[in-house]
Amino acid sequence: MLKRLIFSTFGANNVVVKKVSIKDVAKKAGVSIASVSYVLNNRKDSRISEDTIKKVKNAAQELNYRPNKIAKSLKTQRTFTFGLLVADIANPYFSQLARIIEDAAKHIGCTLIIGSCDEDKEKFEDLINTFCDRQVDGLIIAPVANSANFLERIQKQAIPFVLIDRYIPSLRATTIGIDNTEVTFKGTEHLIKNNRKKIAFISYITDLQHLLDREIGFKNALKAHKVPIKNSRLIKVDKDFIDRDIDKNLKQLLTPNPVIDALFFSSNKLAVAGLKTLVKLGIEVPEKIGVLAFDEVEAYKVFKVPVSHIKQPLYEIGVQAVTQLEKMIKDPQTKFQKTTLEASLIVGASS
Amino acid sequence: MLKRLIFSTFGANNVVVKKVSIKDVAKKAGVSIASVSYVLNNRKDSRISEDTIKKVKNAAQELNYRPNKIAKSLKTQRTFTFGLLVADIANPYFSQLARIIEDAAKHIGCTLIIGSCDEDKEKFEDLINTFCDRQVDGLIIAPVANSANFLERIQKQAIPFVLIDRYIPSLRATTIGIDNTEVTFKGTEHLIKNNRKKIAFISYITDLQHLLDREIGFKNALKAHKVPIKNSRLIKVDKDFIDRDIDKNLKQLLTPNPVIDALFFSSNKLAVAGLKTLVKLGIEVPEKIGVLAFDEVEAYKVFKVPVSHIKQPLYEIGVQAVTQLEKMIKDPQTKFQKTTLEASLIVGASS
DNA sequence: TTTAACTGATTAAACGTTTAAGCAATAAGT
DNA sequence: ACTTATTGCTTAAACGTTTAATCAGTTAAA
Repeated sequence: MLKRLIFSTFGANNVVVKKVSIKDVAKKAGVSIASVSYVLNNRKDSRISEDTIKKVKNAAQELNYRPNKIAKSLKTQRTFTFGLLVADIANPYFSQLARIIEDAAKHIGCTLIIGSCDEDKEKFEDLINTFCDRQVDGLIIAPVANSANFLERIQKQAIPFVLIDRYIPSLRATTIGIDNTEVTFKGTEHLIKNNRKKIAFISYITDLQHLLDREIGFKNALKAHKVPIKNSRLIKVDKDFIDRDIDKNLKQLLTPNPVIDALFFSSNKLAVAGLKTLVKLGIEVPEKIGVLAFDEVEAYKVFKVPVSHIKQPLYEIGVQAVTQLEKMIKDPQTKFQKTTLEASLIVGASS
Repeated sequence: MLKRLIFSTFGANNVVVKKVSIKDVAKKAGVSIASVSYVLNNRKDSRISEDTIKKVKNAAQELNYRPNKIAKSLKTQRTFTFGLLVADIANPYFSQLARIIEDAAKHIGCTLIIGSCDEDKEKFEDLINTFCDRQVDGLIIAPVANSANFLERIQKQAIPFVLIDRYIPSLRATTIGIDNTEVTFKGTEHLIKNNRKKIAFISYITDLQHLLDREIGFKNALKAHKVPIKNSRLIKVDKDFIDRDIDKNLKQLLTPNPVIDALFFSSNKLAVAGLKTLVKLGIEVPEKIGVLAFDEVEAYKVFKVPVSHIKQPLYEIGVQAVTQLEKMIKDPQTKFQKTTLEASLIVGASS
């Protein structure tokens, strides 16, 4: 065992033991490194005596040997690492999802690398490249707008990935998500049935299809119920200035007297910004204005009345993502698959 | 839950293209692999002709060569990867911090692996072991209770780490955090000065020193202002049953008539649970009860009045963690250091 | 008794890099 | 003209694993 003395500032013991490798274990056990490898990976297909097994295990234990996964990965061409790419890990939607995916990945022996790209195409591509350079076994991606070409290149490099949250119409790829059009339709219908017909729909200026779908679902519901669609009630805000835009628009719609009777927020961040403004303006919910929001964040429960919202099946999305990715890795011939999960309308007291 | 499956005709990769390696580039450029390595790492210390440089760069470009970081890591013994270990990445406190750390790490060319341990010692040790097996260059850790011994072992293995959020009194280690005692003192004093003297302090049943410090700060402030300390106002909840315990205790303290005039929540999760209960019970804030909370989450802004809270300097914590870790990696002789950053009291309208 | 089969181990090549050392060829110094 | 430097490149050894191939014994079969 090689020991080297360093001037450690850590604690009392300044003798640092060089990392023990398979070679050290072999020497200690008095066998070849191959034998050590066979034993420690307990490969039933190889022939090793009970005696050797014992010697190796003892040596490994005594030396506190831990296999170097980097070396293992280089040889086996598997890193047991997934890359998770989201818009922003600080957004509760993604951090909750990340947690679920982390657990599901750990469950099958894999580790997660996480990256946030802020909906920026360049950061998006950079991060995916970084993940690939690190030889991740697969990727779980919430794709940004206009990433079809780039993702096609990744497909050609035979790196398996699954798309979550968003999808790309032009891309044949395994995708997991909800039916945004349908659930927004359902939500809108709920408002209409509660006799709210002057609904403002708050969304982003965006190219992301799943968000455009929500708008479509909203319009479809109005049409289906013969409620006229007014452009002045289709609010689109700049994602980089949510608070400012929401503030301005809500003030316009709600003061001095509301010209609408409901607000439908198409994302959690929009909703939180909107709720803040509603509190500030002192608008009575649900008396004056009904509120329906997307996703599920703790703020909805702290608002003066529990906020009605559309809840995505985060757990299923995360587990499906990992499961399907694993399948693609194990069998590269796996067919592409689009999985649509059911989102649910949670009716609080705000609508 | 599973709604509909659409199968595509073709699998992901019918033709598997082998990854291009440095060898391929060398062959294409008509030079040795050493030359390729020297060029691509543009090492000024080595001698290479302009001609070779051009040939190599062209070849690399044409083949779309990307160096295999796993192989590089094995050789250089550096992975440019940090492990971040938190209690729960889905907790906004940690996810915001993770985002900041991710960015700071990327800024110096490093990638993050994130793990959540749920305050569980076994998961904690497992995850750190996993990180070490993957040869991370360093760790950023929010340590769980009673992890001193384990962390000492890690120190002996010469894996640099910095502690965030929490600290371990018995451990000599680089630590970044706030002065919990002091800022809780300040917060309590703020309540007292606003003539609230019957304060309930909501905390966890815990061994975590930083949380115990908050309780100490609270008591110190009461003493300093000659307010009697009542045990019935020191509420300790089970972290696994926050909603249940908060509900029960607040009901007891607040109904039918409040026996207290303020609530001080010692964490964001406790506060959110508490706010929910306050809404449910219809308690008037700040008229009947003052509220002060720890940390900063969006829910505080959506409550009927903006919640006064103690804001930690997340950005500084994250940046310091990465900066100091980098220093420790570059120079293993770096002395350990305890950094205390300033938390601020944000006065809303709830207190 | 000879050969074949089996058993339990070892040797060595490979994974894709980096980098010290070596080797020609040319330039410079005396 | 002869040594010495310098330049530009290559060779080959490592990093810590896995694993195919091989080898020496032993046992079973002929």
